[in-house]
Amino acid sequence: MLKMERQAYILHQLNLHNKILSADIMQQINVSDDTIRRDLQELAKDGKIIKVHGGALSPSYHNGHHSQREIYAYTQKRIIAKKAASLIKNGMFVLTGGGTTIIELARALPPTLHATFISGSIPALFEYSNHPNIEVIAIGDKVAKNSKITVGLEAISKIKELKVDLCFLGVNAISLENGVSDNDWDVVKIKKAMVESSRRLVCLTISEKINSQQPIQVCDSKKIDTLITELPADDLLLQPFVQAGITVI
Amino acid sequence: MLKMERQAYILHQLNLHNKILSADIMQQINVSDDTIRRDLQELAKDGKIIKVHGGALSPSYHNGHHSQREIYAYTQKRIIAKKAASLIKNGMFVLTGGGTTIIELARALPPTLHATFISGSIPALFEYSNHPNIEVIAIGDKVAKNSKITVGLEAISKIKELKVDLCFLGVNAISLENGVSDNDWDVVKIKKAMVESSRRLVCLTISEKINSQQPIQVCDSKKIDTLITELPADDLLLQPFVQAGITVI
DNA sequence: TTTAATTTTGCATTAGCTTGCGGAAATTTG
DNA sequence: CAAATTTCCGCAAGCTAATGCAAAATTAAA
Repeated sequence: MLKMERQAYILHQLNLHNKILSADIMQQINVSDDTIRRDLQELAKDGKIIKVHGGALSPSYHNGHHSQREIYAYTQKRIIAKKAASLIKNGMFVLTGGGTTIIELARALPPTLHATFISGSIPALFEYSNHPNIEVIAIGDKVAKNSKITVGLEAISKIKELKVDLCFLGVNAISLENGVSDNDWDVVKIKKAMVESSRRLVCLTISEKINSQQPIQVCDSKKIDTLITELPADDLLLQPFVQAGITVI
Repeated sequence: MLKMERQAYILHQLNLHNKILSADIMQQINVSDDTIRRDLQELAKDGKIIKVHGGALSPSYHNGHHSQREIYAYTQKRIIAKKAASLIKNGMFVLTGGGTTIIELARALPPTLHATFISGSIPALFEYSNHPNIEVIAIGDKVAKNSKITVGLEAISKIKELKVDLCFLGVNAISLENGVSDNDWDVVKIKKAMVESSRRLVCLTISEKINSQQPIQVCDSKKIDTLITELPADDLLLQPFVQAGITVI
């Protein structure tokens, strides 16, 4: 990875998260702490970042501009995103839905990852297309106003043509008995198609939504291969899922 | 392999991957590192690439990633966007391409506007989907890395199914003799389809690009219905277009 | 076609950049 | 205060860049 790329990545991450830890970056792009520190030093000299002990802050963060980091349960979703990102290997085909957790996943993808991402979520596509090395395929159709994902027969038929390695689904409600459920008819139809078109289904959710239910079912819990929450895998809340044979991370 | 061929290859690789390593290219086309370095130097002198230690980056890489407010000729593009927005009436179906000018158009849309926007540009779709009242339809396909629009047969065939009221095209080069032209094969194919699928073609460009030409033609100037630049319609530079029967705003 | 002029290429050498490491100093945290 | 991190400093290794020069290739002219 070139120096400039690395610095671009650092700035990008800083724009997204308003703060970064040297240790995080160091791990994500696999270079020594000194290198990162030198990068931060250079960027700080140009006033592009504010260097602090252990990492850096976005200048806009300090300058009053409180950018909208108003995502609900932001910290938890970042943890989930990091866990999810670790499942993706080079060369994989990955199908993803939308939602804030998926966006965090998109932002947490290591810049060295070479994979193909397929999605109908406009914000997710936007994030993916900012990544230097991933191939992006957009599922076209009418964009649903609230969820900002494409919905409709076109989209469904496109998804059905696929058979991808991994499918990441940010879920609104999940329980062992009722599986994954949601409250938007069009979105559920899309999600159903996604579940069918993937070899491995990974559900992402904050623990708060565990054991909840919504009116329309997306899929049975038998379909779930992996469940990711912000909790450690041995948390009591998750044991029923472990016992049901779901890989819990 | 000729020098020009080699440089074309380098540019092509850069368009595909947004970055290249001198060492890679050197191996791929079997010439010495010096030769590659000299090529990079020349290309960098013309501003076609950004040379860095160890290789080169695409100029779009630097412009597109961060520093979103550093759009080239930002003020002029805002003027263009406002003029363009005034053409759109409630209930219209509008097809748009990508590029910074189109993004500004998306941001300049009055919040009360009720219309349907169709696009394959990920950033444009992102902006459209943030608008409270417009319907958004996404053209799906593989997303081109540099331009961030969907390209491919899928996208083209979807566009060909349409017949919209208005088509906004941000153009890279335009002249009366050569019409609209561009330098990316895939993008040109998409733009051609867009031109064919619209009743009225509106070209947006900063005046700097008037009377310039790129290798691949999108359409003849006869196809252009309206031309929007940041200049007033009576500017001398624009008179040839007025005389050719094009509505100039 | 042959010859001369010009450009381009490859090599050797020297110079410069970037990175990671060890150890000492500084900072944070409990 | 003490332990754990983080930072700073200098240095060596490994690449990458620049320069001058001769060989090779291309172009222009005879």
